[in-house]
Amino acid sequence: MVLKKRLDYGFNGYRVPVIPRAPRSVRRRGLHKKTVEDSQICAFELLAAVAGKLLQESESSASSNAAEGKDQLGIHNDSTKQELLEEGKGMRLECTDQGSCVGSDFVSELAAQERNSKSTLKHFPHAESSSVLGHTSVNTCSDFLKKVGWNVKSEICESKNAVGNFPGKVEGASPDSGESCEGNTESGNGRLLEAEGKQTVDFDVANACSSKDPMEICVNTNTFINSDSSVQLPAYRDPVPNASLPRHRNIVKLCIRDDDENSVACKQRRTKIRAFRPQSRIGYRRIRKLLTSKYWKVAPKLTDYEPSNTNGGLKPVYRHRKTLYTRKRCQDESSSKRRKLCDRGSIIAYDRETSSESISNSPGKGTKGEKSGSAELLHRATGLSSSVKGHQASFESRGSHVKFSIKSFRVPELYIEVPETATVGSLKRTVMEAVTTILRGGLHVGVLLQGKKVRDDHRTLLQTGISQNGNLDSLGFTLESSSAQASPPLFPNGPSFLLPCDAHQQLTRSQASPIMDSGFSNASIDPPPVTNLENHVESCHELVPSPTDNLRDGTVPDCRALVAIPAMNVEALAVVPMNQKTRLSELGQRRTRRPFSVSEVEALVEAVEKLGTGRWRDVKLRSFNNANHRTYVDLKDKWKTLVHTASISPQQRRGAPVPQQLLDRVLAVHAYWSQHQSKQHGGKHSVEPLKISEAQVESVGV
DNA sequence: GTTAGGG
DNA sequence: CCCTAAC
Repeated sequence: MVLKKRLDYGFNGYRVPVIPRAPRSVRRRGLHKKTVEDSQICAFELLAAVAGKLLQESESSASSNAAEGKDQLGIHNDSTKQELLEEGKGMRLECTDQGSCVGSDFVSELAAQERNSKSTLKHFPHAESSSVLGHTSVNTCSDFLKKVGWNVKSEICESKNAVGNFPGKVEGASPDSGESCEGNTESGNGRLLEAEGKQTVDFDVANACSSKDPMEICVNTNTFINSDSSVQLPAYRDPVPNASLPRHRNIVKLCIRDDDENSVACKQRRTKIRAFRPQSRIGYRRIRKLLTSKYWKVAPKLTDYEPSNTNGGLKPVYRHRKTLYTRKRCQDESSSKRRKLCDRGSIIAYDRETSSESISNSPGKGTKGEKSGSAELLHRATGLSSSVKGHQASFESRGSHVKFSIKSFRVPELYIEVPETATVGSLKRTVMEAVTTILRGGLHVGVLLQGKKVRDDHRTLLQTGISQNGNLDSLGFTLESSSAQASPPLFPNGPSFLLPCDAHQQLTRSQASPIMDSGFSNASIDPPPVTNLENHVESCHELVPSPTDNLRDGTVPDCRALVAIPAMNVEALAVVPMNQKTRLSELGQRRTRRPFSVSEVEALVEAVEKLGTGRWRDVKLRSFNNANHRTYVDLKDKWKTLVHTASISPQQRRGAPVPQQLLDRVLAVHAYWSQHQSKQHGGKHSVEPLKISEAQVESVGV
């Protein structure tokens, strides 16, 4: 049983991750990369830890020996506690050092689940924010929830176990509280048992973690188990790992998912994940290696996480001001390289609080300013009682704060295939691997405003306009998995494992016939009329029944073979509906392909003849002003391809043939402007329009 | 927001 | 087409 993540990636995806193009990216990426990796690891570890717990739980229940499992996981209550106690300092530092914040975010997402919260509340109705760090988790949770006004209703898939009391499987997590936010693992077991019948087993772990600070999203390792988030992974047969498990007809499919929809940030932050590393580390490693790609990088830079407070307050290190991320995967086209995941989580900003100062006064404008600003935000958001940290108080009074409540983050469901003859141990490993695989990529949180991605992490909310009430509605968050790729070795056919969003296809592990082709060719993906483009894209997510749903319903396709799981249902994740545009843009849907017609090419050539290259905007305005789907970048790209096309032999050309005559013009124009450096001429018309004759072309040389 | 290029 | 670095 091999787990694999679906990649967005197309065939091209296999390029070597590491090497970016030299010049441009060197600086940034280099930095990034490292950071990312760390983050990834963190996230991964967290996941692994969770998975491990789950597994253990299930196992332990089976064996009726819970304790053992814990030990294996390496999670000790004591240690955990200690960490918690030390959180004040430790947390931040850790985050900073490791850059694990990302992971945390992820966790938090998981953690926050409505269902869980509910249960949490139940137990800790009166939690106080001021509570000692040690038990914070619980208290905080409830408190936070209350404040936020989330729905705390918790649903647990398996109602039986879960809701009533949480056994607190994750004892390590919240030792003091005695009850942890976490959901019970037991349910998982039950499910497992049931699984046979259904073939799907759901492990629900409910974790409720809360954090006062909305902004902060650190993950509490302890809480990990949470589950609202369901992790979905396509299960692939594991070529390597379990030799002992041959393919069997009878395979038990396990689905690990979290149903909870709401997640609360965890106040307590993180425990060290490392300690918890799953047993499956080896396998995990292998996978990880395979999966690693440059795309894995975690979005946030360490710098982002820079501690706002040096003093080591409780403040979270969380710097992504804008967001929370979860990730999802979705595929667009077979050819697409993109790794963005379709999954998104959305956060809603529910309230805005203004302090004495007006928003406009918010502290940060420059980089530094910004930081401070963010710090404030965090601070407030954190809500950790300011009382606790005196130094922070100063911040509090000043700025406006925007509260964000994250309604739901869901972890994709995880599906794994296990032969009935598989041992519990193998099951555990499998689950662990799956989880690990998923998590290890780390998560990226993207912020969308008005459907547009807000990429500048250094801008303040104020600057970005997110703080404006009017904009809250249009604010969205996306989660992207940094691990998008599959390992070539496992899947020689690489692309084959990708599946279209709406296709539920089964793959058999060995053959990996290129499903992509069929899948991508899927009509639904094809370009709709221009006007409907967006809708069309949307269809991918909305119209198509989400795999998840199907799975739940039992309508799921047979998962025995290699199972490819479609993208998660985005809708479910989004708390606040974003308008279609927003969603589309944010989802990162690839635009439908619209080959240039001959007439368009002609228009382009003509425009370039007149304007020269390097003035794509003008070209656009001049000849494609009415073609909304053709951006100047598109025109530039098209020109690029035209030049290339014209340079190769007709036999090598692909796609709709372009009249040779036009290609000749392209070549001539290109040669001409290459020499004349259109840009240098300045004004649009300063340069003589190209009038090249063949002779000229020759002289210019191509 | 544009350009220019790599992917 | 996408994504980004640089402007």
